[in-house]
Amino acid sequence: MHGGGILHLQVAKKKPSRTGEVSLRADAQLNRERILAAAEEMFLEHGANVSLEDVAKRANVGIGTLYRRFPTREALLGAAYSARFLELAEASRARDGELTPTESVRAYLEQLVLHTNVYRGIAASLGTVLQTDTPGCHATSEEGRRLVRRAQKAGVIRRDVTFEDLVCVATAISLASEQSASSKSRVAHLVDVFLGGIASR
Amino acid sequence: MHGGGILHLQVAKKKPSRTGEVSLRADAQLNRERILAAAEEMFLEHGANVSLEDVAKRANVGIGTLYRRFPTREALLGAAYSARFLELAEASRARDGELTPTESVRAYLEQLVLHTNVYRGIAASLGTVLQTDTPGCHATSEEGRRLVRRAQKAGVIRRDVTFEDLVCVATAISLASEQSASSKSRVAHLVDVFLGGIASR
DNA sequence: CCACAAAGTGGAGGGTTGCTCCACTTGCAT
DNA sequence: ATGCAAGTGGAGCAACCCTCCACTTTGTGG
Repeated sequence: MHGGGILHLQVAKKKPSRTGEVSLRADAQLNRERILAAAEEMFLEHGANVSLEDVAKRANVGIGTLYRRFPTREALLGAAYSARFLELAEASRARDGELTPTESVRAYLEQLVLHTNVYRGIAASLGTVLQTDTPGCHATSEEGRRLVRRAQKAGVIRRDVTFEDLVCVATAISLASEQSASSKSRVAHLVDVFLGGIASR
Repeated sequence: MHGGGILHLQVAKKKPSRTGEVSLRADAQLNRERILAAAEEMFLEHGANVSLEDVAKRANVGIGTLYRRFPTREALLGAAYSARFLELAEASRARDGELTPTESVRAYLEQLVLHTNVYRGIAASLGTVLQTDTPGCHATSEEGRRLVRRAQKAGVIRRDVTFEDLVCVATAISLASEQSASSKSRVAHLVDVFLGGIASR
C-alpha cells in the first residue's frame, strides 16, 4: 500500500448516522430488538420496576448484553416509551386544526397522563424519562412546548406558565391515578382544575 | 387457684389505651425511641431510602427489633413525621384568625410542601404517608379538610375540589422541587398556579 | 476465501438491601 | 423466687444491581 491509501476514504465503517449513533452489527441489532420487545412485555405485566435480569432472561440474552445496550433502567424505559411518545406527538399535531389552543393543551395533558400510566411505577420519573435522548421523548417535549407557546400567543393561558409546569402536573396526576387506582373521571377532574389554574384571568 | 379466679378481672395487663395500642415493656419503649431518633437523623442525612440496617445500627438495636416495631418503611416514616406534622397542624390552626380562607390554604400548602421536603425521596409517597395511623398525620389531614371546607363555605374555592386534590398537588410540587432542586420561588409559583385553578370563577 | 481485529456476548461473582425466623434473654406479675 | 410472655439480635436466605473479562461472532481488507 502506498501513501495514497490513506486518502482512500475512511468510508462509514460505522455509518455514524446523522445523530452520532453508530450502526450495530447485525446480531447486536437483533438482540437490541429482542431486549426492547421483552422489556415492553415485562413492563406492561409487572410494572417499571421489574428485575432487569428477568427482562434479559425473557429476551434470551445475557444480563451483560442488556447493560451494554441500555446502561441504565431509565435508558431502557426511554427507549420503550419512544414509539409510544412518537404516536402521542403525531396524534397531537394531527388534530391541531380541529381544537382550540386550550382544548389542545387539555387533550395533550390527558394523553400524556394516559401514556405515562401504561406502565405502573413510572409516574414519579416522568420528568426524567421525558429527557431521555430518544426520538419519541424529544418529539413529545417539542410538541408540548409548541402547544404552550401557541396558547400563550392566543392569550388564553398565563405567560408565566412553562412546559415544565405542565410536566409537573402530568406527573402528579399520573401518580395519583396509579396510587389510588383513580378513575378516569378523577384524571379529567384534576386536568380540569389545573387548566383553570393556568388560564389567563 | 379456684374457679373464682377466672372472675378476677383480666386487668389491663396490656393497658389497651383507647386506640387499641398495647403498652410496651419499659425496655421495648426505650428501644422504640432510640430507633425513632436514629431514623430521624439518618433520614435527614441520607434521604428516606437509607438502609434500614444502618438505621438499626445507629440505634444500637438489632435489625429484627426494628422490624418488630416498624414492620414497613412507611410505618417508620409515618412515625418519624408524626411530630413534624403535629406542629404543622397546630401552627395552621394557630394562625386561623389572621388569614383569609384562601391565604390559609396557601400557607397550608406551602408548609406541607416544605415539610415533605425535609427528607429527600419521599415526595412520591406523601399520599401514603399521610394515611399512616399516627397522631400527626391524622391531625394534618383533618386540618387540611377543615381548611378546604372553610374556603368552600366562604365561596372562594370551587365546590368540586377535594382535600385529595390538594395532596396531589402538594405531591407534585414536592416532587418537582426535590428532582430539579427547584428554588423556593418555583414552589411559590406552582402553588400560585394551583390556587388559581381551585378558585371559584 | 481466509484471517483476524473489533465488536459483541454471557454469566459468574461481589456488593447491597430487605425481611424472616428462632434460640436466647429480660421484665414483671404473682 | 419463679415462670412465662414479651422482647431481642443477628445469622441466613433471597432478590437485585452492576461490573468485569474470557470467550465467540461478524464482516472486512487482502
